[in-house]
Amino acid sequence: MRKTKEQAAATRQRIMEAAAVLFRRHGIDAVGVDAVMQAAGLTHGGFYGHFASKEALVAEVSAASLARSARRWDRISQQAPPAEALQRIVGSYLSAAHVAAPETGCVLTALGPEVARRPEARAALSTSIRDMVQALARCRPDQPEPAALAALSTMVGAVVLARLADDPALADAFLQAAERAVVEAP
Amino acid sequence: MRKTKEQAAATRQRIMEAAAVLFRRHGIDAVGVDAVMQAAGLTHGGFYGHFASKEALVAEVSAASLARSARRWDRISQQAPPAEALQRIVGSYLSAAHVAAPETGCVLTALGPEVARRPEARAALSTSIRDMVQALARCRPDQPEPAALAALSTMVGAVVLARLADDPALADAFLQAAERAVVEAP
DNA sequence: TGTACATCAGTGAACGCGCGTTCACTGATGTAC
DNA sequence: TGTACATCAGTGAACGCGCGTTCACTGATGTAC
Repeated sequence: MRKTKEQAAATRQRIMEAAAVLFRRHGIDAVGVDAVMQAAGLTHGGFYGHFASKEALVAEVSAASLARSARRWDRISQQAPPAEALQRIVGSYLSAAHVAAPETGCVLTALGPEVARRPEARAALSTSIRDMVQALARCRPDQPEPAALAALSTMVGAVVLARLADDPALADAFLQAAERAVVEAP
Repeated sequence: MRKTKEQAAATRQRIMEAAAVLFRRHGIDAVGVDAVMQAAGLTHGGFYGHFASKEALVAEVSAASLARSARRWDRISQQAPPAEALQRIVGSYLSAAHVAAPETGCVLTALGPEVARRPEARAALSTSIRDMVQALARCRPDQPEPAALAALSTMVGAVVLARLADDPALADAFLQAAERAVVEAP
């Protein structure tokens, strides 16, 4: 049964990817270690060879998923001119596709309140949150900080509300109003 | 053991109030029927005399809690002049006190993504969401609808982010930036 | 008005089940000779 | 280079425990006579 070091690292990565999808789709408490390992093609017993606890997995997976979003925003905000960068970031965040696919979307909207209750995971998110604010701030050369903080708030709230709205028209109205507010902010 | 009809109704109310606090504090999946009943001073067996299932409790409690917020906003928006009403609603929503006390705060920020995954509860929230948007719209006589949708998005997102931020200064920055964005919106 | 009885809110034991975690084991791999 | 052995990634049974739900029961109350 023994695998190469590389294979073991790949297995660990597979566990994290499975967990990232399942947690965002069903919620953290609704997904057991067993379900994660099965989704990764393994049996549950091997889990503790890779992670100290489910809580450690939650923290690492949340942090890794959000860091990925942060990196993407970073890249866009540094390559495109400010106005275009803002439009690209906001446009994909406030899209029907993002609302429909929490399992591959932003951790803040899929698991925000749940992660906020878990000290270990909460602590692991802070750097990426700051990075995302910074990326948005780069898109607004005038008064960057406050505008970026408000923009991220609007974006997160709009996606949460769009997922709560049972009427697609209302969901879309939240997205559109939020996009206008963020892009046309003072 | 038999109680009056009024007493039974009061018991039901007590169960709902206990659940409202526990769900918002710990999350829905983290709180069992047993814990709710114990907090209401009862044994778990009696639960199904009051509710068809835990899911029904979740839906009813979420709806009742949010309806309460909606009613408060409604009252304020109809009694105070627009600008003052907006300031009052937004000021208390985007406060450190609200961030620190999810168990008595807005359901959207404490349980938003969790409720969005539960069809029964999700459906029960929609009227109150519309009512809250309407209350905010009354505070902005110029282009009411889009401004209200964006305002609610910003408010919900800011509280979620303030609860996620491990640094109190960052949490406060989210609240302040959001308040300025909502109150001074075009 | 006083008594016998039906009602039903709440009790507590029990149901099958899945949780997070532990552990003795397995066998393919890397390493030492 | 070929062989013996130690390593350790992954297996699967087991641990105590709490979950949501059911149900026979209790006894104070409301009701019929």
